[in-house]
Amino acid sequence: MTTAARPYHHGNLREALLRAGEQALEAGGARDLSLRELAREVGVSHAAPRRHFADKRALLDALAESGFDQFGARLAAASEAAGADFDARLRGLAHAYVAFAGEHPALMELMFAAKHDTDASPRLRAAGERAFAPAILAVAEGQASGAVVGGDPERVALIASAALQGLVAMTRNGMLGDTSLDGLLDEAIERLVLGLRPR
Amino acid sequence: MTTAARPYHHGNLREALLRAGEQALEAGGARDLSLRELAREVGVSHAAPRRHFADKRALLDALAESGFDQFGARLAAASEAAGADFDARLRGLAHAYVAFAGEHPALMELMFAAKHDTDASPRLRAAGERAFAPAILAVAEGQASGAVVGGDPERVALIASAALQGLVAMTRNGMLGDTSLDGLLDEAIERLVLGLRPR
DNA sequence: CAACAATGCTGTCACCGTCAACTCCAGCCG
DNA sequence: CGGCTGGAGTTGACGGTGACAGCATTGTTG
Repeated sequence: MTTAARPYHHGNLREALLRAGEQALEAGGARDLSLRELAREVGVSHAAPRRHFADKRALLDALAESGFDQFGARLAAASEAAGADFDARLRGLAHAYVAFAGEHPALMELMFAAKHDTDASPRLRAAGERAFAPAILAVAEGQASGAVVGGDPERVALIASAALQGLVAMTRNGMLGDTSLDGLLDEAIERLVLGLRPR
Repeated sequence: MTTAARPYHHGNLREALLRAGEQALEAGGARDLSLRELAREVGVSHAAPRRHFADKRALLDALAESGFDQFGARLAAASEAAGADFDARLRGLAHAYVAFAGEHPALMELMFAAKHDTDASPRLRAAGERAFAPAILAVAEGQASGAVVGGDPERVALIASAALQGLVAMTRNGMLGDTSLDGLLDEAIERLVLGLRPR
């Protein structure tokens, strides 16, 4: 924080920028995140970030990627903590999902709105797929134990995740009004469980 | 298109800007929509839009509102065309939902990512609620005929919509990879139908 | 016909992202 | 031990943007 006769070379600007970026994200959304302000906060000239991130989008992509990592870790922990029963595990995953979204709304928006247009940087996409691995695993195990309808586990998990993601999006954009997300979540989970059960 | 000795007063700049805005949205996303460029396209000075939209966000909000209107009309038409059977109606609504999203991805993103921070302009919120009215109505009728589980129709419709919205978001951000949305949609609808059926 | 409000225009400001050219420093090779 | 090289940070500039203030023009209304 205080200038300790800052050495000419910052040390690891990249990490510092990412951390500052996360903070700025929480504070003001991705829309008005400014590279120059980040540089200012870190105590470095306005063009320094360019050595580490070719582009503003490169910085945002890195943030999103790190977000997916944290997100995936949370999902994995929740899945593990929930035990072996499929319904309990689904509930745990769902709650972890929306909890994370509630804690880091702007990050989540960045992660999922990141329309990398056409190219869709493979790094970021891989991070996204990695994050959802616990959910896919849970579905696969649920299928093995006969608690879940068959089919490609990835597709089934994707459908379930999409339902939650939509709920989160609606929350964020105020479409819910005064409705509490918690109650809605429980109801959604119930519908989900019923929908996923084999007939 | 051609300058017909444009009169000093444009006529209805507001509408023209909105139309140009829609086009720009489709062409490049909301992120790099520029008021100045819109003004240029419409053939007006860079500060003229300010008379009709106090803010850039005001313009975007107006676009989102108009988007909700179109969206709602599509939903209503689909619901009506699908007849009285609830499952058919749900299917019709869902297909109309993702079809619209496919046609106007950037608009859809604007509509649902529009984080009007805290204030959440009431006009826009009302437009959103209006758009979802056909879905709520369908649920209510489904409940009346015993095809749908009970409870607040708005909540039930919200859950169903959220599932679709999530699917759309995932499509948009490339998380699906090569998976086709159509197949996934049918599967999602089936899960949805099962989840909504009364036990 | 005169005043007036609405609408558009010009000019300016601060800020931003990107780029090019320069400087500083650490570590390696001789 | 000294010079070289190349990565990391700096300064300065350019074009573009959103916002604002003040002026010009118009259509309307009394």
